[in-house]
Amino acid sequence: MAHDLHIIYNKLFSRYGDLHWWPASSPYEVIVGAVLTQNTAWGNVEKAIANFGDSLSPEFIENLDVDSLAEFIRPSGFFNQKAVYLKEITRWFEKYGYSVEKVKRHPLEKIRKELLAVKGVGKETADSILLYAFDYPTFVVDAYTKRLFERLSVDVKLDYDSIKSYFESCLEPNVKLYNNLHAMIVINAKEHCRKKPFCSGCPLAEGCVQPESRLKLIRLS
DNA sequence: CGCCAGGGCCATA
DNA sequence: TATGGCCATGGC
Repeated sequence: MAHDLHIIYNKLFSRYGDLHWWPASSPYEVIVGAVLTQNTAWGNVEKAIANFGDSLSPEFIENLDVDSLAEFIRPSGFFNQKAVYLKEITRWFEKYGYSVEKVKRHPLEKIRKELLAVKGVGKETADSILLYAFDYPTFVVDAYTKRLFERLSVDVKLDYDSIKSYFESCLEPNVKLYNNLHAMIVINAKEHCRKKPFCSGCPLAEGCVQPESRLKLIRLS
């Protein structure tokens, strides 16, 4: 295979270093952001979250009707669906008294199954919440990760579970490690591995099979 | 202007 | 199980 995950990590780390990242100021805000960013630019999520001012809390959202909630989150797009989703995930959190510590008393797989049973929470959203809100060592696979692996020609099937398993079989189950690697992938995908690739200065350019050169390879075969 | 963004649900076959 | 339509705003 063209790239080994440890090599990818080292190249990214040399460039980006320790990011310890998710743009939110509380675990509940992570949960909200994870839902609002579904197929949505982060800038729009920020606008939506800013609409709450200082009053973003599970209690506040519980006490809003869905239509009012939808107005708060309008800038994030898909606001009618997402309003329902936020009510649902908040209802789930309520079972634990909105307590991060109470959630963390339970094993990863139990909480993951519960999250996946919530309407509006798929694998990526569940894993984002697990890793970034509750510090469970579970790897988050997003569109950036898939695109990066496709371009790097990593020898893995590009479905969610295959990529996730690949990461978790190569790396120690360490929260900071998963957090930082995912963060570096996101940054790199925004700066270089965009939909329209900007490969100049990309730390992963060496050995990367770019779309342009891939087309040439297909033509030759 | 059109394209795109850190998905997920649901109906259909 | 796998594909396609649908949801919607704001930046570029």
